[in-house]
Amino acid sequence: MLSSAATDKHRNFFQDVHEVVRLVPPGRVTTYGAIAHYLGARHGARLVGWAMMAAHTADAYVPAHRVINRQGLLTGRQHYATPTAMQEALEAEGVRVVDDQVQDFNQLYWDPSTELA
DNA sequence: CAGATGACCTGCT
DNA sequence: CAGCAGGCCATCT
Repeated sequence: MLSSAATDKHRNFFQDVHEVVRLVPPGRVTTYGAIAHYLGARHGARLVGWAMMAAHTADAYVPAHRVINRQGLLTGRQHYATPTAMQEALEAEGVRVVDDQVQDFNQLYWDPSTELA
């Protein structure tokens, strides 16, 4: 892993995504498209999703459980240690999740482009 | 060295 | 109103 340790030269897209996710306050949730839009890539939502998977390779901890899809569904729950780890992580922060669907998602939605601006 | 894979979203037909 | 295709980065084998 990290065969090419020369990644320290500049912040890559993945590292940038990880940083934004780390800025997400507890009890709040954001979406891939929101981060992608904040970074300036409209069609880069896919890159954000891949970045989240690569989050486990990041040196710092990345609360990927706060990042969900545009529908408010826990799309990445399947990649967690357990299929319910993501849901429990959100519930631990006070976020109600029913059938992988975040309740009041519209209210808990945290947009970096709007909050951080 | 090159090919393939991977947690998505938006716009057009 | 609904379905299809396009677009992008990094890491691993």
